[in-house]
Amino acid sequence: MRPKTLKELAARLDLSIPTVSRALAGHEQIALKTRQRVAEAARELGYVPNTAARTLVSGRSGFAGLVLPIRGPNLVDSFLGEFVTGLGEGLVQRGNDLILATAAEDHSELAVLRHLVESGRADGVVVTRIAEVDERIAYLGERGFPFVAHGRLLDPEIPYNWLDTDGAHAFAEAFDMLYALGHRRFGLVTISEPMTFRHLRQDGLAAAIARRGDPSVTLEVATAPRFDRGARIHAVHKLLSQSQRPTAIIGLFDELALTVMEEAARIGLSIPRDLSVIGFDNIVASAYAPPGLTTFDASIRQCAREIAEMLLTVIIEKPKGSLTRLIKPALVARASHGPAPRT
Amino acid sequence: MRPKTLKELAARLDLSIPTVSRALAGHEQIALKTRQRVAEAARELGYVPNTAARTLVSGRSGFAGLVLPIRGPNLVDSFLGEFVTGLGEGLVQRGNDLILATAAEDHSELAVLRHLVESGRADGVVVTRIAEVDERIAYLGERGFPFVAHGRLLDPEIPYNWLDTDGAHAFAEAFDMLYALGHRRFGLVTISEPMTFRHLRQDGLAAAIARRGDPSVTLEVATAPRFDRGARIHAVHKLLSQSQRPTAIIGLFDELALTVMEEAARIGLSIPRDLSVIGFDNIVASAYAPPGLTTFDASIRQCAREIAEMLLTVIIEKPKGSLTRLIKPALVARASHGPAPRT
DNA sequence: ATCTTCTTTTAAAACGTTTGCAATCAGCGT
DNA sequence: ACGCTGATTGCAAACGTTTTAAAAGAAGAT
Repeated sequence: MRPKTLKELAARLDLSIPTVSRALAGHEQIALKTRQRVAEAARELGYVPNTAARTLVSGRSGFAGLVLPIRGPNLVDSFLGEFVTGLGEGLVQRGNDLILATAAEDHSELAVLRHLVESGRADGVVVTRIAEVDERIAYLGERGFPFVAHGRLLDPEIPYNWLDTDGAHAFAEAFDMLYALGHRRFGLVTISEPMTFRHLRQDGLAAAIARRGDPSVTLEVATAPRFDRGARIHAVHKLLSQSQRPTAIIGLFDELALTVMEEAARIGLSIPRDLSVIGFDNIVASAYAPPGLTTFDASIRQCAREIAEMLLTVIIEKPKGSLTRLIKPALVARASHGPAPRT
Repeated sequence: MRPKTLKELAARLDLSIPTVSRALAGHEQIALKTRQRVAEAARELGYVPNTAARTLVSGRSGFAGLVLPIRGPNLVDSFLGEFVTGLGEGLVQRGNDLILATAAEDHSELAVLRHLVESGRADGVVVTRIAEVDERIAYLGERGFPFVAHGRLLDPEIPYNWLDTDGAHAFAEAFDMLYALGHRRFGLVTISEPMTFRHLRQDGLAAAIARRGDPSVTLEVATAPRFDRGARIHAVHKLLSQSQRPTAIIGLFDELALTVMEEAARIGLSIPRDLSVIGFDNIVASAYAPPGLTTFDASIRQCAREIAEMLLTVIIEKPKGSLTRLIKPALVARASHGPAPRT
């Protein structure tokens, strides 16, 4: 019979409960050979400590929480899928598990987050898709609850733990590359939702243009709601169908760039001959969409792993300052960009 | 100061701990006005019971687990995304939460499942994508651990709790409809992975053909690995490029049907004029892919919700027999099917 | 007033673990 | 043989809740 409790295991070993407990925890004060004897017995008999009891006394549940930000019809997009996977991997590596909470119809994302925090089910949480005015960060900060954010607020003065990909840098790099290829008329397809990353990336692009100081460079911005496919196509179409259309279009993220490629194909433009397109994220579909989207690899899964590690650090070590980490995304040059067409 | 424990709350109310505990649980034996008084104080002061302590004494953690079946590059596909969302919704409705466990490189899915079960972190688990020989079901059954499966084993004699969509019925319906439209040469695109649903659906199709008893009906089956896009396209291409190609192709699920549509478009076939295509699942992309894929709605999210409810029933009521539920998927007639072309 | 009955509240044990502190034991010097 | 030291081990309390069983209190009957 497999021992369900420390008591049973101790009885079998003819030791007291505290001794066995300490032996399993590897305390030096327990004789080495006792430790070995206990460890072996535990392994052999398949003893597994009771999580609830351990949580009760230690105050740590061994769980990290993530609230699924549900918006639009495609509930978990490819970004979130990779993100969740990476988080899980990073956590499990250090003996922690992931609670996934979903917002139901009658509970806002903040309400779900509150539940997660206040029920004590999680030791810390991860928030993603940072909004311009983000009530989750405000709430968590105020409460002093351990968390790590994927993404930055616009105000760099507010202290909190975050990891972000340097979209500004990538968009500047995209511009410089396209400029070098002769492009002067640029387009940017962005979203209307108040997420901070749209500003960071767009500002990076604008800064690069300003740095260049070439007055012949133009930038036209098309905006559409993130999850309204119709509106997205419409916005892209408008951008493409004008007489003086851009010769290079940058999508705020891959899905938008892919829409540009689809729409361009539909109206008979050849990529990259007539139009260069660049995205951001390097989602799986980008490799397959003909002719292959040039984009920046945000290595979402790897970032999520690091976020998991950061969170565990925050939970365990409670560092004074803020942990921050800015990842440089790498250019993935595929076939959707090329020299500007002759006028 | 918000009371963190029952003791503090009881002290403030000048009541004993058990009274407050029972009052919050709504026991009849506590005077109604006491119950109200306690409830109000708890709400006002923001008291939240400690989950660990409750788990310790009740033996229930309030968690259900799901092991992410990771395969292929697109880690969480649209099916899983919807599934997870539905599960979360169904659970949270009754005060439970979802643990999402991911298999790391060095841990098989079964190992992760074991961890989940044996650590006592979950009261029950959900397994999906049932394999022909499914070690997870064997393990859980043998251990007597509460679980509900999404999908069936091939042997209907093995007792366990499941919910499934009636793929056999749907595929028969698809055949009957296409037959009525004049189609006689059929194709089926399927996968090589040993999942049970491929048999259930294919057998349903074969049974419908047999029932019809028309010797002029032919069925050609193309098989490719689930996650090898190249092989998939190759298999589809082979099916389409022969002289006597099928006039109607059924995809084992939408993604395969979409591949058929893409490939057909690529080699210049017009859908539905030259070729009818039908899928299964009704994933979001199916509505957008031109000209709109005719498919069966498996209402994954709704199913996942029901699975959550079934699991809670199994956990709480421990029913003797097996809970089973077979959902009839509804035909979603879009524009990818039509009359058979004239020979 | 006393006994009974019913309602309402409380005391105490239990869940399985960790941890501060005390107890035991062996070995050693004297 | 005695006390001392240092290495091991065990006792008891604690974590916050639920639950069994019993106590206290109130109301009604005699």
